[in-house]
Amino acid sequence: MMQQTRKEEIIKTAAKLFKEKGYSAVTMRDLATAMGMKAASLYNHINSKQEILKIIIISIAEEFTKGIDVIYNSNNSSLDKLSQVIALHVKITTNSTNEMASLNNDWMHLEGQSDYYLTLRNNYEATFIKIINEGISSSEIKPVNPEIIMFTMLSTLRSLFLWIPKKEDLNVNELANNLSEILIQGINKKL
Amino acid sequence: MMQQTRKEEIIKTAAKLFKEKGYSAVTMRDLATAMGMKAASLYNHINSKQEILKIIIISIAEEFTKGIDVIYNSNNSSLDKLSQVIALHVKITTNSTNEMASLNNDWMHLEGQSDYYLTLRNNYEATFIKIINEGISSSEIKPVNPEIIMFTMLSTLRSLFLWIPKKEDLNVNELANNLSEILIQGINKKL
DNA sequence: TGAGCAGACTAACAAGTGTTAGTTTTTATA
DNA sequence: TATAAAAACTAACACTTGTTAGTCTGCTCA
Repeated sequence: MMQQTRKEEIIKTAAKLFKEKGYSAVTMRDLATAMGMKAASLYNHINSKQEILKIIIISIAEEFTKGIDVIYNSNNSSLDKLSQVIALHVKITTNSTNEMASLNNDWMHLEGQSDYYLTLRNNYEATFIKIINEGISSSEIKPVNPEIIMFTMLSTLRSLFLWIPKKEDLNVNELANNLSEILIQGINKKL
Repeated sequence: MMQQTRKEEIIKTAAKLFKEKGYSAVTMRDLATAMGMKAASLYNHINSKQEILKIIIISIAEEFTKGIDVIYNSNNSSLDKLSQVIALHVKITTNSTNEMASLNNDWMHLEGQSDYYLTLRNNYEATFIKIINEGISSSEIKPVNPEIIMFTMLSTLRSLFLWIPKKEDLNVNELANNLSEILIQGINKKL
């Protein structure tokens, strides 16, 4: 229905502004101006500034948790699972670049719900570590500290939102493949 | 002199608060409370909230620019230079964890000086890319898109501030070595 | 046509913002 | 111990914040 569409438009615009300046620095008047209306009018569609942030962050966080569970439960090798995790990040970030910025930078401003967010994130990281540990057990992955492996990969994947919008002619599959190559095989040519 | 010390204390405390909530969400009254004083008293030591942010960010950004220039101009192989860049990030982040958070998250709130910051950052990245390109030319580094290589490495290195404080018994050299191993050699055991 | 309603508006609020002015307290030294 | 500088304080400012109340406009459809 129409109301949903307008509300979604506000949320999309808010995500864009949040990406540029962060949740705290964006005022309801900024958001209203970007929408071509007055601040009070926003409240015909949304309940509060907090609600906007909550919708942006929680929906994406849940998408990640569901996605990694499917990957973890598949019958692929551990390295293939890691490649799929990389592809998952590339896909979600491509579709929701601005929202990813809020997820990364503004989750601590979720007033009542940062606990729920942190639960989702902890579950996600626990599954990620399980994939790595299984890969070490099966001798696919070098026996390096698995936390450092996860940190390296997640840092890159969580920063994609900064980088993807700069590449106008982005081939999503090619980017995912390049990242898999670099993160998994390294950059050393080893002549 | 005494004034300098007190000012530095305020800036250190501010960096800690900025890391937790971001520049915009930290009020001068928050900072004063953390310092055990009233907000107005802060102004005996600093000129403005902006000045605090500027001091935090610009000094570190200059440290990075100088550091990478020394590395670039040394007589090492390209892969060794990259390892030294990794070590540079680990060292600065270990010494200035909270300040690194501001550098990464709040540079866009530098009101008159974000241009200068961006110049420093662009210079830094240009030198980084030069190291990678020279490594590709000399067949040390795989001929992958150098921008993606830099993005992967810098994402990890710029996220160190999130990770280092969680490791209480951190061995700085060991961390730098592990990161070099993973980022340069990859994680594939290749049996 | 006219009733209803979604969605814009104006006006205003209470609380919170960075900062200044002026005053008092603390500290160090001669 | 008297003095002056450093550094804290109280009080207040002008402005911005998220949000509410009440009103007006224009579209939909019975």
